[in-house]
Amino acid sequence: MKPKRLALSDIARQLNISTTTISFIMNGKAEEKRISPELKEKVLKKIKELGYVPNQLAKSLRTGKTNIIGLIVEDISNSFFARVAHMIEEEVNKRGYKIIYCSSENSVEKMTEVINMFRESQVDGFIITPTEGAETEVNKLIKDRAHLILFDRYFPGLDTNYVVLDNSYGSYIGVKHLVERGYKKIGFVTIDSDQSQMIDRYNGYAKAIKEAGLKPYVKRISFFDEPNAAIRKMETFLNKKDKPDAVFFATNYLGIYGLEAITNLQLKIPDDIGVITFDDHDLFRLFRPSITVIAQPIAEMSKAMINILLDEIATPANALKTRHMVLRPSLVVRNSTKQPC
Amino acid sequence: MKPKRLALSDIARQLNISTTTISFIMNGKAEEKRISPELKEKVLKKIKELGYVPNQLAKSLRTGKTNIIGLIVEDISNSFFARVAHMIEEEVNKRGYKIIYCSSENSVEKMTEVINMFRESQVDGFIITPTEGAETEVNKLIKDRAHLILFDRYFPGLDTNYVVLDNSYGSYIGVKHLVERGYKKIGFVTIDSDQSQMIDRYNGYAKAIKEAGLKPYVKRISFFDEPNAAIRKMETFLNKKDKPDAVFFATNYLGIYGLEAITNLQLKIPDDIGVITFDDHDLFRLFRPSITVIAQPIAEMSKAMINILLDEIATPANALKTRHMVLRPSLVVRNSTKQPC
DNA sequence: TAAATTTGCTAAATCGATTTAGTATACTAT
DNA sequence: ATAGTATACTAAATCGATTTAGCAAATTTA
Repeated sequence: MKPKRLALSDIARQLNISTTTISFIMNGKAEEKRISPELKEKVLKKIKELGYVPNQLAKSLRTGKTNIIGLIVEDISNSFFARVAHMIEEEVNKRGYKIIYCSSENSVEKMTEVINMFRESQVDGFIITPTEGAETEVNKLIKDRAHLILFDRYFPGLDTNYVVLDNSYGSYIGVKHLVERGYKKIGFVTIDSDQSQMIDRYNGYAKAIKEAGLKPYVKRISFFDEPNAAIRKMETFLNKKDKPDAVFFATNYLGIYGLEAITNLQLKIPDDIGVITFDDHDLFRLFRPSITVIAQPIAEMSKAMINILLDEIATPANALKTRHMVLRPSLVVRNSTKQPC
Repeated sequence: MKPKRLALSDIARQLNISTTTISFIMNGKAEEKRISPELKEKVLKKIKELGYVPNQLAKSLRTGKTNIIGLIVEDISNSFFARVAHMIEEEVNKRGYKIIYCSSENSVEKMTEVINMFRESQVDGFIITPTEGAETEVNKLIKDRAHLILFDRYFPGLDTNYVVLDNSYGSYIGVKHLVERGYKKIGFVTIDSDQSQMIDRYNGYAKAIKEAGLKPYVKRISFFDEPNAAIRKMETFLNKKDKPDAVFFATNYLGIYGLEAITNLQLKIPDDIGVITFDDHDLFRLFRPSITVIAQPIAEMSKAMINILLDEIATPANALKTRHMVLRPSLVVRNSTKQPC
């Protein structure tokens, strides 16, 4: 926008009135501030005629409110986060806020950088899927009384708002389902991470395995592995001497790589190998045989987050007690496990 | 952030110097402005000690630069747009910008709203996948000399920057491939839209069909149809009396619905029906048989967009001539068509 | 030794809105 | 006639940075 932008003062000058009056009118305070209906009409007409667009920066600087929520997800191109982002955006727009977002790529440095960028931008609140090691940064936000909510994972040691899944329950019912369908050597493919959600998913697996009196088969992949490397590792895991007869993938992208590995090895689902994965995805629904998944209630989670966060922004007193929400995933049974005996 | 935020003036007061000095130091102009190294050190130390975070709003208000790019995509949860968004974000971050985004959901009203929101936010530039009927809004942006680039589709009547795919070429090579593989009744499933990319995709199809002396079979679905309704319509199309023996889906989501329809009808790919779809996707790679696609060069497109846009922002004189880029997609042959005779 | 230049820093205007604390006029009540 | 109140508006401070123009002291030059 090159030509010097139209400001409130320009309109004021043209109409020979004060900016105060126009500001009152634009903010719907015409009645309250006893602006005559005629002047109001005149001003509104002029504004429309000139195509005046208020400067949100000046507004925000003065009022201290930006109506922007900073969203930090692990990776916007991951279908799970993309869908959550979409729901969040929808909810937030309805309530007059906008979203500024960044992907953390699971790197603390990137995360620190992004948080600082967001603080400088004076966002009204933060929605964060924290990376490992981000406690310090998140703690700084708490100390500065920023409004924030963690999502997907949280820090047990920090008193923050959060909305997460009952991850342990999720893998528990998944593995239990595999047990019921007669699998005996149930593998667990996860990423090498101490993030709360991954620990919980492992715990659910371990619990179900223990209850069934089975032996655990666990394979950890690095989040930073290239897809091909990850697929190779899974092929090895699924093809070694004492190999599993079923496998539970702890995330959607592990599931996707896993299907590729299984296809490469020409293993038949569900007879050679039973499969369940965390998170739903078009692929899992349409793959043949279709893949049984642990589905997260994305809409519900997103709404809950926004409710908690926006309520806290609107009523800062409510920030005194943090709110926690743990939602249950559901088992969507498809055809990737043997039929019940 | 409840407790009154630390401002430059607070630091100035504490050190008993002027804000000017601190501003110079923070902006790396210490040498240029001949600030003594000792004072510089003292200031930097204080800033670190107090954890001062500059207020970007005030900065932007004064300088007229926000370093924010407004991104409007059709739907962030669509894998194509999510991947583009991810690439754009990466490119833009490297160069000191951030992204504020919204999905248009293919609605002009939403789009108008979002554009206005972005203008109020004083974004430095716009990246837009325009909806049908958004010419007026885009034109307003041009008149106000906003920096913008259209993407995925464009308005032939408007002189704007754009980066798009050679869509016509894409469907042409796709359909030609089906012809070469011996299909005679090649269907085209598209959305009911006059957006440039959809028209071009249709044109490529029509050209290839004509060259091959075949009869066209076209089915248009509404963008606003619910998934199930869309799938029903496709089932009808693929199952009517004079039904196609191959089908080209004009977008990734049509392809996804299409696979569902084909599966429901228990048609065998590639013998009962040959399949090609626009856009790559995990599903198309892993579906069995794997699906041949027309793949867009996402990384290249994203980089091109950012280059053009940021260059124009940096050197507004370059805005005098708009830049257009048309990239060629590639045919990724998989197993969803009959083997060559 | 005086003039010119350099050094090291600052006062104050500015960006564009909101908001507080008025003011001037007209009307009403006593 | 006078005080009180309602009406219809506005002046100026403010948010927190950047930036222009300039000042006083120290140093160099002629």
